[in-house]
Amino acid sequence: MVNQDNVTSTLEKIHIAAKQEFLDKGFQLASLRNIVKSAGVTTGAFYGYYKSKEELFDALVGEQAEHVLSLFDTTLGNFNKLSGEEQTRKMTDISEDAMFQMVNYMYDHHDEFKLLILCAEGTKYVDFIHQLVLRETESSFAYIGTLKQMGIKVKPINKNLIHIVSSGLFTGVFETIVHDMPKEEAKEYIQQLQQFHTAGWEQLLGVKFGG
Amino acid sequence: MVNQDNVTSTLEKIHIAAKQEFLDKGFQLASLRNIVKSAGVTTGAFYGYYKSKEELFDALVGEQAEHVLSLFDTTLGNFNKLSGEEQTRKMTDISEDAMFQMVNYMYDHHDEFKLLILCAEGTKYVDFIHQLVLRETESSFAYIGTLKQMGIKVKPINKNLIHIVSSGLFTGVFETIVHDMPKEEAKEYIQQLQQFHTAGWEQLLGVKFGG
Amino acid sequence: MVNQDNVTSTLEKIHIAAKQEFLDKGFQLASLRNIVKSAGVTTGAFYGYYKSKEELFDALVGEQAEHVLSLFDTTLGNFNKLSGEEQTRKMTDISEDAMFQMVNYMYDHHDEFKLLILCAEGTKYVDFIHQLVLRETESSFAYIGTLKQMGIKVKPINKNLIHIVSSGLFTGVFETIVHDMPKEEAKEYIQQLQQFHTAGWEQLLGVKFGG
Amino acid sequence: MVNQDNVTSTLEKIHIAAKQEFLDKGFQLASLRNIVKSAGVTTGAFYGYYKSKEELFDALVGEQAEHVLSLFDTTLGNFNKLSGEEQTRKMTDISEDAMFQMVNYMYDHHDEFKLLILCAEGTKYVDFIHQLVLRETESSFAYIGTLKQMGIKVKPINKNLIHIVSSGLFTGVFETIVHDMPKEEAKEYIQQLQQFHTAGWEQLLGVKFGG
DNA sequence: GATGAATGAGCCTTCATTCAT
DNA sequence: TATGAATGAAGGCTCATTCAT
Repeated sequence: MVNQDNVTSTLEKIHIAAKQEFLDKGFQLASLRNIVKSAGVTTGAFYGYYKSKEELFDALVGEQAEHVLSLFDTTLGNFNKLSGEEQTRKMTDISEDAMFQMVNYMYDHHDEFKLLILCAEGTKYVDFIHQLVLRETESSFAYIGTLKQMGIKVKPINKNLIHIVSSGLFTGVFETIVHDMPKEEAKEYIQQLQQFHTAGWEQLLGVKFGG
Repeated sequence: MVNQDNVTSTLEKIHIAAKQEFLDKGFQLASLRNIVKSAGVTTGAFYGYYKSKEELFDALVGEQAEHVLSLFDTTLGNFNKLSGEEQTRKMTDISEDAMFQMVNYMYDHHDEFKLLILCAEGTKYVDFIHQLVLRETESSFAYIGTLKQMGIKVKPINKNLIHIVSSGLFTGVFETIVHDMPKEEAKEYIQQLQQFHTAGWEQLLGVKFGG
Repeated sequence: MVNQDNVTSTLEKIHIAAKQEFLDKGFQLASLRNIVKSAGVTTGAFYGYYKSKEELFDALVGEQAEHVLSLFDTTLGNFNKLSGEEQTRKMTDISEDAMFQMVNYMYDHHDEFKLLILCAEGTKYVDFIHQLVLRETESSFAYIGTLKQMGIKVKPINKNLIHIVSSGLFTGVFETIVHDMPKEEAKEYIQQLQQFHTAGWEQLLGVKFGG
Repeated sequence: MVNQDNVTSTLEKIHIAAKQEFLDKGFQLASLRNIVKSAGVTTGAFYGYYKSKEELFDALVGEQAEHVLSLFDTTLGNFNKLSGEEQTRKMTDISEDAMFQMVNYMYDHHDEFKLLILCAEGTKYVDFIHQLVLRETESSFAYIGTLKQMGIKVKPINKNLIHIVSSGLFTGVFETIVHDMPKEEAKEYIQQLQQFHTAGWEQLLGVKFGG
């Protein structure tokens, strides 16, 4: 039978109700009983689909988290394959492009990212932002090493500082989701945030990018 | 009776045990029964001092949160009293000084700030960082207005962007606490982070500070 | 269609999986869902064959339980048809023969008897051993009456004692199954256990059998 | 305040209700909710006394199980300290005395032993009887070794057979509890059961005890 | 025969808080 | 101040069984 408009499957009903409950109370305080009640479904029905509350949360956000993480992995992987010269030349473009892709994807899965960023305490996704930060930190650190090898004079910089700055970047980016900023607005701001960061890095490293 | 070395008051014992439990499990998952048990105290005794688990958390971190918030309020209040010229001239110094004071205070109350930043889900302090960000945002926004009134050409900038950037700044600053960075290291990094931000702002606004 | 080697019928799959689950967890803790899952079959399919978990257990062990019980009924029935003299003369042989048959049968259905003896809590078979004991008790009691009627001087003996002794006998016999003793070893031990019991009875009754 | 007749403490009420529930349904099927409901008490109250259903069962029977096991340990320990001659001379008396003590104790804690023997599936006490059997088996085996060392000709006997016979003995003894046999009757039967076993052993070993 | 989603009562346990002493 | 037994709602989860397809 075709799934018509007036038909909502048990699983869909669970997903809708769960999303709401998790957004309202966060993972830990969300009540499975509430979820199934809102969904108009029984507990038994729920456990036919998922083994636990955690698995349900996972089903709601896992794919999206994975997507973004691997988007960064891919981008950074490709970046690392470039020569030092190419890296320096394309750096801004590449990083803006990756961020652009992420933001588009994020806004196509707005609720899921709100869950990831605000409601994941108690799940394995608590440190989602931190995982992005780690990737960014590693990559930036490596790039600075490359600059040095290329003979470019760079002020010494510590991994901890990169970490701190990267945390700031990503937290800032995700503010657009947290505060329900409209997509186009968000994209503009994030681009500006990146310019902001580029300027910051130039100042910190004492170099000029993209020139 | 004087509180001697080998004597620990009921309240102190509760505080010590509570701090540990909150740090370990976060506010929501912390168990009051565990706390009083670790403290070697009874639930009844506890409720002689506090009306609820939330009030206990409040007692542990409220003063510190308040202190930092009002530190910013005072700083910003004083800043707003200055003339536009003075603001521009002293801005960097004032903001670095405020941050310096905050970091010093934070490291004197390291555990409390860890509680505020990492363990406050479920309390009114969840948005502690956000409250700082709001203050910073308002102040920065006002300052830009002042610049314009002074006839200084400033690229148009939106409050939302300021918010995003400020979120990044404070999250970055508190990373030092989250990752147990030693105090002196932290101060150095935060100073660099501020330079980073100053450069970013100059780029965003198209002006040069402190020159 | 002929049931070929590479085909296992739904029912067989259920039986195999059920046997394992019951042996592992006992009847009460066994999970029907686990059974059908291990069997690669659905609950619906299961309920096409059996009305309940209990009925399934029954299907696994019922025939075997029945077989042993009727083996004893037949043996005892035949024994009771004999004259007192014949009873006394053949008693040892008959009882050893019955036990011999039972042990052979038991070892041909080893798992089933393990289920009956160790995993039947919660089913009507909990008292399987007890039912054997009751038969043995009744029969022994009748035989002693016969001896008296034959004018043989027998120390007075109470049905309760017979019950106690018989319980010991059967529990001992089934230890061979419980502890996975190899068949031939078991037969030897059970024979010795019977000699042990014969000696015990002679002492208790003050008579000498088979002499 | 003195605990008067019309006053029953929460703990007592729990114990009484629990005993009944465990006897009715066995440990696994016993429902804690039923227990506290029968006791007229709340679940919370229960968990103030015990950490789990298992701990409750333990509280009801643990001491009694321990008592009987250590009674046997003590008896066997003392027996092993005797010379071979003394062992042979006193064996019957000692073993009858230990059994006598056990039976007395058992009947002073009738319900508890019923729990231990019939209702302990799912607890660490499932193998209570088996533990007694192991002790008896070890001791008997050692004694037979002693006999050989003393130069007494003993038919070879295997530990497995001793185990089987001992299982029979203890199961028989506990039948008195299982079937609510009156105490004095039980003592008499058990004494006869022991004579029965003595005769059995003499036959099996080809020796004469106590002569 | 077989499917497998759904039922809904039931499980053991933990929680913050109260209150008579 | 302090005790600590008691509350009772709520938690996540499992169960044997049913039934429309």
